[in-house]
Amino acid sequence: MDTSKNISEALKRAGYKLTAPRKAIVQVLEKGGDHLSSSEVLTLGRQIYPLLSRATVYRTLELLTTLGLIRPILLRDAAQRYVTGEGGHHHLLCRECGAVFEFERCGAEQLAAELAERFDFQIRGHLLEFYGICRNCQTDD
Amino acid sequence: MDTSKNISEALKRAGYKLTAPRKAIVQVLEKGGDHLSSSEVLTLGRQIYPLLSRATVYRTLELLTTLGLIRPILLRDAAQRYVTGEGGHHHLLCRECGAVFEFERCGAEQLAAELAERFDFQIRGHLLEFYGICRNCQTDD
DNA sequence: ATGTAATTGAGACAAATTCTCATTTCGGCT
DNA sequence: AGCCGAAATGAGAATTTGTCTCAATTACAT
Ligand SMILES: [Zn+2]
Ligand SMILES: [Zn+2]
Ligand SMILES: [Zn+2]
Ligand SMILES: [Zn+2]
Repeated sequence: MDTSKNISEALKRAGYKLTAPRKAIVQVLEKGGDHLSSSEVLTLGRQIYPLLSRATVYRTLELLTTLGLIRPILLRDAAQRYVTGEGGHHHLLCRECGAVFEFERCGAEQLAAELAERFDFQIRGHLLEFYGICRNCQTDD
Repeated sequence: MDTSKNISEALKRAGYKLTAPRKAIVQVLEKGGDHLSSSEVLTLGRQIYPLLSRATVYRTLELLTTLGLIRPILLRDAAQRYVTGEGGHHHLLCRECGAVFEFERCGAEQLAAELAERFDFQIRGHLLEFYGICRNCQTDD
């Protein structure tokens, strides 16, 4: 598991420069929690490093994604959002109101192992999302 | 399971008009396969119904999503993409090259039932994506 | 055939993302 | 400590994606 503070180190380990803009972005991702959009990262990042440019945010988020240090997820709005960490991430997503519920265990380990062998694929993380109707939206049709 | 041709019927059954633009869009989704983006649906749809407007594509994709006849997924690029069907959808996604592999079985039924009860949530479908490095990208680092 | 509410197209608008390029910065190497 | 080259950045233009408005059209029940 690559948690929290390891993002910066993983960046350096992979041979990328540890610049001030990148540090700010990483710090935002670490403290800011999950489900941040690009523009939220930009806004929060500028509180740390005011010069921070939008292009740099996009470039860095893409880099971190390619390195597997963060992962894009799909919520209700148009913006791409990201979560940190390498393990699994799990949602219940209401298709009516967009509410998001999280759960922890999903038991995909065995399936992951099977698929890794079958496709010769190194699995680093996963996203499991269930779609449907939440408690509230079931009543007020 | 709501497969192929049933999309039109499900639309009618739900009380929506079966218009020419909608027919074109449904036809594109049925024949065009999965992972189509909004703009791809627009381009392909205009080959069937040239007047087709972008707004109508967005409106129809949203409608079909709300009805659970299609579902948005997240691939490598910025655009929202859609798949058809109600059940589960399963990917292996290479974080290097963006390659997508599909698999069929995932055994999430039991988990779905547990979550449905625990959260009082009506589950209609799910997306399971594994992220990692595909066979090709393991070699040419 | 008629009436009516649902649907549409067109384009303005807004938001999200990508691109370009001149300038700056990191980090290895004296 | 200072130099260098490659990597990274900022600024803003350009593009792409998604939303909204409204007058005109259309499906469908009657
Ligand atoms: Zn989450
Ligand atoms: Zn499944
Ligand atoms: Zn797929
Ligand atoms: Zn690959």
